[in-house]
Parts: sequence; C-alpha cells; structure tokens
Amino acid sequence: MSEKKIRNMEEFAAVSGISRPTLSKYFNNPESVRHSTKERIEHALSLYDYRPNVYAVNQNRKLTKNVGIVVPFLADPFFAEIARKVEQRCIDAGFVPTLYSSHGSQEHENEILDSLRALKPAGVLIAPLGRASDKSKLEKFCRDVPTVLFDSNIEGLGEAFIGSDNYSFVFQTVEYLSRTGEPPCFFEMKTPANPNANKRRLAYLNMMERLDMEPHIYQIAGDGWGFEEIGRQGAMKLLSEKELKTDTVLCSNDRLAIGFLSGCYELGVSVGRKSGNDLRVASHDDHPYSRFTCPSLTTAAHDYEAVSENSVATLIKRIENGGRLARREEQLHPARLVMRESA
Amino acid sequence: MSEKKIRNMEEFAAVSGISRPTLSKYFNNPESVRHSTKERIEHALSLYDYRPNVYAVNQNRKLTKNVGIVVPFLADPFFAEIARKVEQRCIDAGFVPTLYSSHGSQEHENEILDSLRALKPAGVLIAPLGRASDKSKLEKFCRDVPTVLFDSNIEGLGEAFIGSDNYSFVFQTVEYLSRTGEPPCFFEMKTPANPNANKRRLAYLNMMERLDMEPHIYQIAGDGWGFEEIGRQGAMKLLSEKELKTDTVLCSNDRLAIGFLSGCYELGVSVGRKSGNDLRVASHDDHPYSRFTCPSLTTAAHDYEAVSENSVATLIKRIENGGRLARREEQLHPARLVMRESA
DNA sequence: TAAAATAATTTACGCGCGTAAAGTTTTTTG
DNA sequence: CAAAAAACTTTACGCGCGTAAATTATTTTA
Repeated sequence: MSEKKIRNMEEFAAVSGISRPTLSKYFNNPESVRHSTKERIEHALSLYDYRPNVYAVNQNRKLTKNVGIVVPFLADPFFAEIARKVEQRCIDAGFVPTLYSSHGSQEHENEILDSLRALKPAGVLIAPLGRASDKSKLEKFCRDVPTVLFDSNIEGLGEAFIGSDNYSFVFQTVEYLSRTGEPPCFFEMKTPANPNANKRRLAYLNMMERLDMEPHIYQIAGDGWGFEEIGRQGAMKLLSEKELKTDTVLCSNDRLAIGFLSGCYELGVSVGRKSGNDLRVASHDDHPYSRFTCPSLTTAAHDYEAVSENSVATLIKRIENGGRLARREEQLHPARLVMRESA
Repeated sequence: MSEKKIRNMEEFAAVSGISRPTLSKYFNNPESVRHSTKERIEHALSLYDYRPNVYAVNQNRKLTKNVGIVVPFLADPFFAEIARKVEQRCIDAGFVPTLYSSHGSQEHENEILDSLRALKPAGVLIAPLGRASDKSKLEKFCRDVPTVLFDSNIEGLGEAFIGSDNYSFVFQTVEYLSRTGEPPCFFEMKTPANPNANKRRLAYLNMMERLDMEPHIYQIAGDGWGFEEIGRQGAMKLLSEKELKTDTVLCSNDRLAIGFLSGCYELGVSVGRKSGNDLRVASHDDHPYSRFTCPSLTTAAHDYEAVSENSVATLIKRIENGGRLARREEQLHPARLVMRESA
C-alpha cells in the first residue's frame, strides 16, 4: 500500500497521472469516466490511500449524497429492525445514511429535523412520532427537503407514504380468531401514539360489523413508549376485574401483547389456542420478540422487506426526478398471518 | 422571525453589525466573546434564521465536534438503550454524536471505522463486536482517533475501557442462588461473541470453587446474534435430554435466558422461585424485556447510567487533554441484583 | 484619568474540492 | 482515413468559513 500520505486531490492527481477535474468526476460517479481511466484511477487508489474530504465535497456540491433515517423509538426492536433494512438499501443505492431516533419525544424529533436541514441531505426517510409530532414543523421541513414517510402516516405530508395496510392486518386476525373460536375483543391504549392504532380500531369495528358480531373495545390509560408495561397493567386490570366479555383478546400491537401476556402469566391465566386454556391472545406487527413470548404470539406480520424496499425506492425516484413527485403516493402493504401458540 | 434569507456568515455579519471573525469565534464557543456581544449576536439570531454551514466549518477546523457512537447490534434493546444514554450525554457536552450499528458483522464494523475516519471526529465511543472484531484494524483506528471502548473490552485497545464488572455480576447471582436453593449450573453459547461471556464463565467457576461446589457448564452451539433462538434451542436440548444436574440454571445473559424461558414454557417445565416449580432460571444484564418474561427474570443489572456517564466523561477528558491519556484506564462497574419471579 | 489589558474590526489568505471554459488528445463514426 | 464526437487536460474561480496580523475601540486597573 501507500508510500507517502496523500493530502488532497491535487496530490492524488499528481501521483495517479490523472487531472483533478477528471478525478472529481470519477469520485462523483465512477461510471462517468472512460473505462480505461476508471481502471487507472482504481489502480492508483490501490497503491495510495486517498479519500476525498467529505466536508469539502459536500460544501461545494449543491446536493449531498446524505440520507437521513428517522424513527420514533429505536429501543423498540421493530424500528431497529426496519431501520437496519432501510439503512442497508440506502448504502446499496450509493447514499450515505445517518440514523436518528426521536426517543418518543417531540422535542427530539424537532431537533433532528433541524440538524438534518443543516446536513443538506438528498432526502429523508422518516417514521414520524405520530400524534406527538409537531405537524407544522414537519410540514415546513417536507417543503424544504425531499421526504418520504414510512410506517406512520400523516395525511398529506411528504412526497409519499409507505406503510402497512392496517385493514389487512385486522381483517386477517379477526377473521382467523372468529373462525376458530369466540370473536375477539380489542385491547389498546386510550391515547395511542401512532395513527396506525386508530386505523386498527376502526378496522376492528368494521370487521365485527361485517361479521354481525358485537364489538368490545378495552382501552387502557398510559403515556409514553413503555407499551409493555402498559399492556401488563391492562391485563391486570381487565383480568382481575373480570371485565372481559369474550375469551379472545386482540391487542393493537405486539408490544402491548408482550406486556399483556406477562400480566396473564402473573395472574395465572393460561393463554393458548388449545382447549383448556382460559384465554386466547393475538396481536399485530410480528415484533422480533413475539416468537419468544409465553406462549409464542399469534400475530399479523409486517412485510418488512417490501416496506423498506419501497420506501427507499420511492425516495430515490424522487431524488433523481429532481422536482416534486406528480402526486403524493400511498403504498399500503398487506399483512401475513403468523400462527403461533397464543391463539 | 427573518426578513430575508441569510446565505452566509458575511451576510449575517452585515445584518447583525458584528464582524465575521467575531461571529466565527462566537459559533465556535459562545463564551469566548464579551457578554454584551454575545447578547447582540443572540438577539440577531432571534431575528434572522442563520446557522453556519456545517461542511465549511468542519473543513476548516482541525478538529470537529463530531463523536461517533458504535454498537455491535442495535436491534438488541440493551444496546439501543445504552446508545441512547451515551448519545444524550454527548449532546449535553456540546458534541454532535452519530450512531452506528455493526449489525453483528466484522464487515460492517470495518466500514463504520472507515466512514468515521473520514468524518475526522473529535472522538469515538465504541462497543466492539468482540470475537468477530478485526483487531488489527481496530488497533490502527485507535492510533489515529481518540477512542474509548465500552461494554466489551479488547485488551490494550483505545484510551480506556468502561464496562461492567462481570465478576460482580456472577458473584451476586451465584451467591443468591446457592443461598436460596440448589447451586446453579451455567448456561452459555459455545463460542460467545463477547468477551464478557468468557469472564462470566470464569467467574462462575471461581465462585463455585469458593463455595466448594461442583460446577456444571452447558454450552450450546449457535452462530450470530439471534441469542434468544439459541437459548430456546438450548433449553429444548437440555430439558428433553434431562441432562441438567441441578434445578437451577444461570444463563450467561438475558437474551439467552429469554429464549431459555421460552423453551421451558414450550416443554411445560415450570420456572420460578416458589416451591413446586421444576426449575429456577436467572441471568445477567437486566435487559429491558427481562421484566416481561414469563416468569419475570431474576437478573444482575448493569449500571447503565454509570457506564454511559463515565464513557462519555472519559472520552471528553481525553479530547480536552489534547494528547493521549497517561495510561489506559479500565473502569468496571458492579452489578445490582434484581430479584424477580424466575429465581 | 491615563495606562494597560482585553475585545472587536479590518484585511487577507488558505482549506479541498466543484465546476466552467477553452484547448488538446483519444476514440468513434461513416 | 478524415471528420465528428467524446473524453481529458489546463487554467481559473468560487464556495463558506477558520484564522492570523495589524489596527482600532472598549473595558479594566491603578
């Protein structure tokens, strides 16, 4: 490898025998130079250790290759997982992703938007907080920076929304549960952080009406993103007060269900689809841990791959298009029912 | 707010009536200018929307305010949680943290080191992969960039290591378990990703010898970072083959234990500290989900706060010190036993 | 209130690279 | 093989800011 330290593109031009403007073209897009020059450059790169100064590059280019990825709560493995997939696809597409977590607070989300703006990113992929988001600030941001929303929709914001078809989620779980046992009641937070929760509740009501069955919704108070604890307390409350009107509980999401199952266990309420159990519990999301609950959780799975792929593809289309997209796209991906032991 | 768009520091100097070099000083360190000028600048900032161009700033400053935070696996809530704390402390100290996950692979870790180098960071906080880390590459990196290791130690690398005292973890769990029931066997992966696992095994052996009891170690094969599944399969294997020589299992870490408990449940093996149960299971880490296992997991908790605080404090000390630290520090924080229902 | 110390201003250059324009070389085309 | 097209080189400027030096203004000290 290297003989002497290369300090800048000028010096690398000298040792490689390629002019600086051509090198600049190459580093911007290796395919934009003749194949023979590309090889000469890459040969020189193998001999000398040189990389263009990121800051100088980004200062002078009107548009950087940076992409911001923002999720509402990274300590939730669901978001960690989808962020990972999105991140990888950005890298594969030649962009430089940076990951941010709003940690569940509007203040953080706003600060992230501010720092992102300063990075002059080519585009941003954001799963907004939802209810807690500062809508007007987000809207202003979307006007300035090409932005694609994923997972959590805010009507009209950003170039596009790629998420899951909550109706498909609930349709499948309710259909399955009511076909194989008592129709489910619906368990959720009173003031959900996320718009998906509202869509799921409506889908539940809709499904129950279609099936000509009486809906029962149990809402439990609780703030913040500690869903498991809220779900656990919900179980304690509902089960100890014997309020449940059915032996089948459909949780709005897996994290609530994880807590709910934990509460059931504590109270000695047996959960499972086999006869002889007290309760069936199902949910939505296919959270990475739902395989390891006791019993393992029957749930409706996101199409992680499709959501991440389409989010990134849509953003890139928007970036390469230059101008705005003709109209705001909304892509909703259907669920896949994952049958396990809990229901 | 703003009347017209401010394009650069020159223009902001014009509208604010402060010279550009003084503004430059201010943005570098607001305390470095006279209090009255600071107020004039901040008044102007409230009227006009201006922020220095990050790229121009970082190109010209010898040292940026950037800090890299690298964890081996962000989809593990334990790392997500500690990363969040570390991140916040960096922000509070006036630095600009960027979060990276190695996603369990050496290739990723190496790529992260490369991009970090390009960012000319003031310092880096890294929890290395451990066994899978490219030691020589990491060592080279540590020579070029002020680096503090946390959670997972690699002997001699970086300016300092801040982590947990694995002996304290195992001491407390083994002491508690053997005092309240049968002495534990030790359950772990055959080829652990992390050096902490080795320390814990040695501590277990040491403790058992001190207590004059026979140690039993069960190792389960498995690659990658899907610890829960590995733990679950370990439980299936050990319990179905009735190999266990004691009714008390001490898992090397909580993620293994989460899987182990899941396996126990599947096999109908009852776990808990109450008499009448088949098995006691305990573990180490106090993973965010350990509260919600069935039964809830008795474990030894990290001092998250102390580890994150000291990691950042040590790095900043190193950065402000200018040169290297006199000698490599190693800070090991003791555990706190968290008694729950599983043991 | 004058001298000393501190802070701000003016002027000027440099960082590393993008990029435009004009000229030159290489490759492609007919 | 000549003409046209494409790719490259040379030259030169600009981006937004850090920062040094010399000068001027302000504050502190005695």
